[in-house]
Amino acid sequence: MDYIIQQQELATKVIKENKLPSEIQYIGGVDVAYQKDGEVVIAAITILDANTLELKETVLHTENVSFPYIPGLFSFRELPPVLKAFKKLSIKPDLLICDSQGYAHPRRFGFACHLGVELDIPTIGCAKKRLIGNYDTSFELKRGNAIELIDKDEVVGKVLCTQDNTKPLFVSIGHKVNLNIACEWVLFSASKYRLPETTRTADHAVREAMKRKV
DNA sequence: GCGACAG
DNA sequence: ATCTTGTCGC
Repeated sequence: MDYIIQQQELATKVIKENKLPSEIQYIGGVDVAYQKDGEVVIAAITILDANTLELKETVLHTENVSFPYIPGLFSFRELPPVLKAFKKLSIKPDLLICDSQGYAHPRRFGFACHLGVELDIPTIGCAKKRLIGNYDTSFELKRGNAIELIDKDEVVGKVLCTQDNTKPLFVSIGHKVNLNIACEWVLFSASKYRLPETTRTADHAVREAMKRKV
C-alpha cells in the first residue's frame, strides 16, 4: 500500500536511452478529463501519422475515479483508465506523448514514465506546468528555445518554447527515449500551436465525449 | 512552520 | 481537472 515505494521500485525500470524504432510511423497522444462531479474519468488516446500529423484513430474509455489527485502520485489516478483505452487501439503507436511530467518528478517517475514502463513503449512527458525543478525564467520566448530544468543538481528535463511569445512546456523523458529526441518530437508535433497535435487531438476527444456523456 | 504542488 | 463573462486579437 505504499505508493511511494512502488514508484521507487518501478523507477529503476525506466530506460533513459533511445530505443525508438528506426522508422516512426505513428505517434500517440494521451489526455484525461473529469466530469464536473469529479467522480467519473474519461481517457482518450489518439493516433497520428508521424509524418503528416494526420489523425488516424481515437479511442476512449470511461470509468469511475479510483484514486485522489495527489501531486507526485498522479499516475495512480490516471493510469488505470489510460491502460484500458490503450487496449482498445487497433493501431499501436511507436511513441506516446503524455500530458504530464515524466522524469521531472520527485522520484523520477511521473505519469509518462509509469505508462512507458507499464506498456514497454517509448513515452515523453510534456506538461503545461512545472512540478519540480528550477530554470532560468528570463530566457527568450522564441519557438525552439529550450533551457535545462534542474532538480537537486540533476537535469531532469527541459523547458521548451514551442511558439513565439507563448508560455513554455515542461518536457522530460518517459521511457526509451532521450531528452533531446523528446524535445525534437514535441517541437515537431507542436508545429502550429503551443501544445503538440497529439495532446490537442486527445483533449478534443475527451471534451467531446464529456459533452455527450459517453 | 511556511509555501509549492503534473491533471 | 472543473466552475465561469467578457474581451482582446488574428
